[in-house]
Parts: sequence; structure tokens; C-alpha cells
Amino acid sequence: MPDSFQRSSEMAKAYEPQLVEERLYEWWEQNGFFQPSTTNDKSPFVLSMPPPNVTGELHMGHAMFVTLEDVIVRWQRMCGHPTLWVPGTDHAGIATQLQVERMLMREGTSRVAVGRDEFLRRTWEWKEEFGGKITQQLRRLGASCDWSREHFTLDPDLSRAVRTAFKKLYDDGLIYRGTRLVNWSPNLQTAVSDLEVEYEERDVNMWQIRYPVVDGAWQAGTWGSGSWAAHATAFITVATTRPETLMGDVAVAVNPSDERYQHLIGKQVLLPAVHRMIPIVADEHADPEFGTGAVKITPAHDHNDYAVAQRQQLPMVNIMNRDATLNEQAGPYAGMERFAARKQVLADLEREGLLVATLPHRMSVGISQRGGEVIEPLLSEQWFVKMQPLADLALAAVRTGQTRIIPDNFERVYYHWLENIQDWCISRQLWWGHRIPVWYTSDGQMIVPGADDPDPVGPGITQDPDVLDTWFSSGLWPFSTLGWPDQTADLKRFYPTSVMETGYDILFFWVARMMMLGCYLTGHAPFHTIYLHGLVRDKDGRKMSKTYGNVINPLDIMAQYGTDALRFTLATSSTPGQDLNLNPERIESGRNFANKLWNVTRFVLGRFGDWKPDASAIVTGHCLLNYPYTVADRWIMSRYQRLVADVDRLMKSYNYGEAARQTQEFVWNEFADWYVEIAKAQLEGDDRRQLLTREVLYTVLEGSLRLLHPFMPFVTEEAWQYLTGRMVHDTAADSIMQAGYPQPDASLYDETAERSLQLVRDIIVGIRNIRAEYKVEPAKFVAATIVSPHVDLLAEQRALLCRLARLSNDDLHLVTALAVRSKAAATVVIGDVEIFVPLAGLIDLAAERQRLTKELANAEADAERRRTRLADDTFTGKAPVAIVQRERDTLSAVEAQIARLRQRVADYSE
RNA sequence: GGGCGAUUAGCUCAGUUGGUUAGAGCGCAACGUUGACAUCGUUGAGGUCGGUGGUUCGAAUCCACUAUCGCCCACCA
Repeated sequence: MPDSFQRSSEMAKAYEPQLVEERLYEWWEQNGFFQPSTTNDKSPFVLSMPPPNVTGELHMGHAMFVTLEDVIVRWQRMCGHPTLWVPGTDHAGIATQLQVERMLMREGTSRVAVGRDEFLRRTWEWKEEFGGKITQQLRRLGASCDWSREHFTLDPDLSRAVRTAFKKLYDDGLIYRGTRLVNWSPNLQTAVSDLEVEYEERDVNMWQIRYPVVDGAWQAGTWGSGSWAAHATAFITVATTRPETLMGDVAVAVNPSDERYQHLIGKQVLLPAVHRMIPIVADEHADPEFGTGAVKITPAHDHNDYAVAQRQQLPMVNIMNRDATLNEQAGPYAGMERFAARKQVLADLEREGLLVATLPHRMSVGISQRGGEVIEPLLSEQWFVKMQPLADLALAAVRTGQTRIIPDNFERVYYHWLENIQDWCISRQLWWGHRIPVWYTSDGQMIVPGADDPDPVGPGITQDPDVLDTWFSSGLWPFSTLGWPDQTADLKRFYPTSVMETGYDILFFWVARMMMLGCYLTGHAPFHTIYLHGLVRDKDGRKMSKTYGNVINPLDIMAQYGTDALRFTLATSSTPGQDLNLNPERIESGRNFANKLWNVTRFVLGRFGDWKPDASAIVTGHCLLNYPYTVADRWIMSRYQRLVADVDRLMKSYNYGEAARQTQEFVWNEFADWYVEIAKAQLEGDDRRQLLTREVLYTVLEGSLRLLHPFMPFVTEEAWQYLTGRMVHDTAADSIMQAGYPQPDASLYDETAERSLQLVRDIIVGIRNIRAEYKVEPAKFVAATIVSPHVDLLAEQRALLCRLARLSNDDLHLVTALAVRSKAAATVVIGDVEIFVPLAGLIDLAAERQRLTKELANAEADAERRRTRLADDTFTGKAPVAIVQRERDTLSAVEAQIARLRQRVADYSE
């Protein structure tokens, strides 16, 4: 092994992520560091990765979840738990099918033209070609998942899990087939679930149309004759936003309490265009306040009307084809596209004098999430899962605390959704996906074979042509990927999993369904904790989208700033459940921090000399008591230990971002800015001083790298390899991720040292401040007199004071009192300490007086507040003793400061 | 209509169970290459924590109301 000096000089002057990341990742993966330890009897920690779409492109959402999950996983692994992070990809039925269809279109053909078998062959081909891309990109992010256990939702074993689940739910009566009104996406030509419909406020028209109330039979053939009035005894006017559905009307409903229409209830109206007689019925659905108070009932094309028709036992008339053209039931409009038909119907109504009014109206319109067009409620035969029994289990799991949601306000959202759940339409009229495992005989019988049974064959036997909703298979993910339905070793050891980390946007789509299916099929909630993160938005809070042109590509960012910079920024900018506005400037500061770690390591290593870290190099409480460590040594160790305790607490309470922020602050503002500077002075001392200083530098830096490793895996590993030279104290680790995570040790807290060093820092900053104010040349050594009751402490720190405040050693006077107070000196007062910096000929008496007077005023106001507080009996009586005592102590310190400030103001005034 | 979240420095955001004079990064101003780091250092300016009221000895933090922005669910003939 090269010595430390050589190692430090091998380190590049700046951290260069592109030289490090790929090499380290390959080394980690090839050495099996991501696989759960088998030589450890601690409880395992398991996390299932939310599987990205197999043909997806990496975006910030992926970067976010990988960062958080990798933080959790690396932390748990370092804490000594056998840790498994199961990766994989999702076949993403609609998304993938659309991509392949687009490809076929570019080739001048189509899905239908090539046929189902060929289409599936082409889609698999596509998957093989592009499916590895996303997993490569996850590797770029540093994801420490166990690739030997990677799964794809269409893998044979997962397909078997799907069939097992389907069979069980079917046999238990929780899956049924039925003709229901579903959300139909005309562009996709498939049914979609309620969740796949998004609502958008739009300005539309509401038309008022009058229907003739007719007694007796209607003579056909008069549509277009303009002779409606002659046949009508009266009219009833309905309001609608969708006049093209008129031909599907089966009734007109009025509110039973609506006096305007009492006399019409039970009468018949004539439906224009198709000349059907439909009744006027009384139903609570009609709101007298809305529109005209009379509503046309179109059960095959409206969810509310569907309910009315069931109540009123009205027939259903479906007037639409699957491509959203009208069918033969629409009479003269058959074959027209739905919106073209709307225009034509309106024109015809107007001509016939039946269009009463056209009013502007604002309403939310259902849009197909993936298709982008207006959803059409359509009557069709589909497969459904009966949700109530499943929802009850999922609700109970959270209510009883078996599973906990973080942040917990999402528990209410979860409850509300599950308490109002509707049956789940799971069939999709697609080709890419798990084909519904049901066969039909020619006489209409259904066969649902077991998962391991052969597919039914025989004359006239056909399989259901549809596939299952993608989320059906991903709902099994946490256990199907571990071998379920078989009781495999992995399933026994790693299920239920530990934490489910994902975005709150798929709480219903995925998380709730995993909870339901997991509870039902395995008898356990699939995870004990659900951690939800927010969406990554641009710095102005807008959704990242290609149309806004505000998309930040993680791959570009990683190439420019390094993976650690991106990860650190995402981790430290985020709070659980809260959206994150990503400011690219912050990524730069993440990069800077990685570089800081690198350079501080380079510095420390370069000062090791022939010293080598080994077990004895670790500073413990015992060490600190038995060897002459300095106040600064004890200070930084104490601060470091407090950091470790804070990080421990924050990580355990899922506040990962705050843990990283605090660590950064410590490393930069305390360790690098102060201890490293102090160490430079200490390293000029005798051999023993040097040795002890190296130990402290090593202990704190090595521990800080381990603290940060979950956040910044690459730079910490690389720096750690250099720093330790692979000689680690607490394990025989080859990688930092195998070294333990720092554990709190309160015995190293040293409040005296912390206070002392704080005073030293304040004095140094005070003198620097004077220097800056009087524009003293940075290189120049100045004189100073420090008047303080703590001369002993300050004498110990003499070298430090001189070095960091740039004082001339011969002219630094440490005294307990001062006989002659020179006006030709600038003054700093810190509590009971006075510092005089003589600057002959430079001192502006008026300015100095003004500065100190201002400080005096502040101090006096402060003291006054405290005196008032302490004079208040209720405060001294009710507040905790420690708080009151602290108030007293602070007051006396402030009073000491006031006395000195007064004196000095007087000095300058004479 | 029901629910949730946000509002803290010019910008982007932290702030554990209420407890000194509210923090960071970026940006801004001035100075500075002394051997880890200019992806840096030193010093500084900058906030009555959206508003009102309340609880409390004490509120950015808890409660009520309110304003603005955003999101979710439901409804919308």
C-alpha cells in the first residue's frame, strides 16, 4: 500500500466524478455488496423498488426516488441489517403499447394490420432493445439494489403470481364480469379505471332543448317537417351539455317536489330524431335549482343517469361504438363521430324550433390520462374487482398501526379513498399485458384454471381477449418478486418488506392496491412503513413538462456536476410529502460540497506523515480522558458526537434531508473552517501533539464520510478509500458501505470545551472584523491586548489566536486588567472579555464611539428584556428551572458586557 | 361541496417534543491565491416568520378565524 502522502498526492486537485462513478459502481456490483448479508442475524431490512416503466426514460422523479431509497438502504445496510432492495421494471401496458404502435405507424403499418401475435413479438423485441436502458440509468444514480433479484412484471414467475392472485380472487367471488358503465378512452380504444380519468375545468355550452309532451301515438315520418307543435299538448325543456346523447335518452326526470312539473309526471314525451316515446319520471336526481329542473336520462352514457335508470327500472340504450362514432341506435346520425353528431343534432333541433337556448357553462370534463381525449362513459362488459372486502383489510392495517404512513396527514387521504372505494375495472382492451386467465367454451361457460394448470384447449374454447390493468400485477410486486405464491427462502426471510418509498401521486394507483392485495393474498400488510415523497417541480413550482420546456434531465446534470451533487441536492431540498422546487443553482452547491469533502480529505491525508490509521487511531471517550488532547480536539469531538446523535435521531424519524443538511453544516462550518485551521497550528507542535491531532482529524473525517455515504455514495467511497488505505477499525470492510454507520456516544460531549472554543472563535472573529473594518492588509500581523478573567484558557490558545486572527505573538498581551486604556485602539467586547487592537493613527474616534454605542444599545435592550422576564413571578414560578437559570446566566453575561461597553464609550468620549 | 398542503432574507428552502438575539445555500457588497479547496477563504448587509385574535410565564412552532397560491377527492343536466 502506498503511504498516505503518496496517496494524497495521487488525489486530483478537484473531485472528478466522471473518473470515479462508473468504476466504483462496477466494483460494488461485481463484489456483491448490494446483496443482503447472509452472515448476520440482525433483522433484515427490505425495500421494493417502485418499478419504472420498462421503456421509460430517466427523469427527475426517478432521480428522487432512487436518491431517497438508496439513502435509506445504504443507511440500513451500514447499520448492520441484512439489506435487500429489490429492483425491477413494469411492463406499463398502455404506455408501452402506444410507443410500439407509434413505431408501427412510422413503418406505415398498424397494430391491427400486423395482428396480435406479431404485435406482441414486436413489443417484446422493443422491450429487449430498450428495457435495459432505464436500469442502466438507475445504476448511474448509484442505486445499490440487488440486481441479481431484478424482476419484470411480465416475467414467467410474476405471470404465475398474477394468475394465482386472479384465480384466488375469482374463486372467492371478488372478481366478476359484468356489463357496467365504464370510462372509455376512444383514442386508446379501451376501458380505463376511475383513477385514470383526470378532470379539467372547461368552458362549454349548456343547451336547453324542448321535448314535446305527446298524448297517444306518434305518426312517424315527420322529423324535419316542422310540425311538432301540432302533435304536442305541451313541451318540457331539458338542459344538457351533450345533445348528441339525445338518441340514447330513456326518460326525462323531474324532482318529485318540483311544482312546475307535477302535472307532467307520468306523461310521455317524444324523443326528436328517433321518434321514441319516453316517460317523464319523478326522481330526486333532478335538481329544481339547476338548469330547467328537468333532466334527460341517458343511462348508457352518463354515470348519474345510469343510477337513475337502475332505480326507475328504465332500459339502457347504447348509441355509441367503441371508436366514439354513433351506432345504428342513433338513427339518422349513425356513423357520425360524437362531436360531429353534436353539431348536426343541434342544427336539426334549431331548425325544428326545439332548441330553446345556448348558455355558457363551466364544468369539469373527464380526460383520459394517457389518451388525452375526453372520456366517454360507455356501457360495456368488463372484469371488475369487488373492492370493499379488500379495502376493509387495507384500512384496518393502517388503523391498527400495522402500517404507518409518513407524513401522517396522508393517512386521512388514504382512509377517505378506501372508505369510498368503487369496484375496480381491471380489464383493458389492449394486447400488451397479462392476458386475462379465463377461457370460454362455445356454450358460454367460463373456465378459470389454476396457475399451474395447462391452458384449456379444445374445439370452440377461446381465451378472453383482454389483458389486465398494469396495476394489477404491480399490486403484487412486494411479494411476487420474492417468489410468492411459493414459500421460497426469500419470501420467508424478506416478507413482509420494511419500507415502501414512493411518490404520493401513486398512493391510490399503487400503494393502496398493494396494501389491499398484500393483506388479502398473503395475510400480512406488505410493509410496515409507507414513506411518501413529493413531486419534483421546476424552481417556480411548475410541473416539469416538455411543453413548458422546463425539464431538467438528470443525466445532463449528472454529466455536468456528478451524481453525488444531484443526489445531495435532491435529498437536502426535500421534506417528506412536500413537493420540491428544484433550483439548478443548488446542484452547483452540491457539487461544491463534494469537492470540499474531497479536498479536506486530501489535506488530512497529506498531513499524516508516516502515521497510519489503525484501531488505536479512533478517539474514544477513554482516549480523551487519558491523553493530553487540546480543548479544540475535545471541542470537535464533542460537536461530532452531537452530530452523530442528531443524525441518528433524524434518520430514524425519516428526516433524511435534515440529517444531510446538518452533516454538511458540521463538516463545512465547523470541521473544515475551524478544526482544520486549528489543526494546522497543532501540527506544528511536538510529535505527540501531531499524533493526537492526526487521530482527531482522522476520526472526525472518517466518521463524517460514513455519515454522508448514503447521500453521496461515490465521493465518500473514493475519499474513504484514500483516507483509510483500506485499514478500517471496526470491520474488515473493503467498501465504506460495509463499515458501520457512526453510532452516538454521549460520553464524548464536553460542554466546557464547547464553551471555551466558542469564546476563542468569537475573539478571532471579533479581531478579523476589526481588521476588515479598518482595512488592515490581510498579510499584516497586528498587536492586540485581551483583557479577560480567563487568561489561562486564552494563554493555552495563544498560538491559535495568533494564527487565525493574524496577531503578532510578541505583541499579544493577555491580561486580567488594564491600567492604561488607549484611545488609539479599536475595541471588541464579548461578554466579560475586552479586546483592544491598537491601530495608531487609524482610529476614527467618532466612528468607534458610534459602533460601540450601537452595540451598547442592543445589549441594554437585551438586558432589559431579560430583567423584565426575571422580575415576572409567573415566569420564575412556572418556567422550568433550567430555563430560568439560563436566563439569569445570560443576563449577568450581558450586564458584564454592558459595563465594559459603557467604559469604552466613555474612553472614546474623553 | 369535502379534505390537504404552502406562505420564514432578493431567490430556493430548513427549523425535533413551544424556551436566549430565527438558520443554510445561492445571490449581493468589500477584501483576499499564507501549501486542502477560487468548485475557495475572510468580513458584512439583509427577515416585526401572510394577516387578525386567542392559549401560555413564553409562539415561526399550539388553537380559531382570515387572505393568497397550489394539490387531492366528489359533484357538475
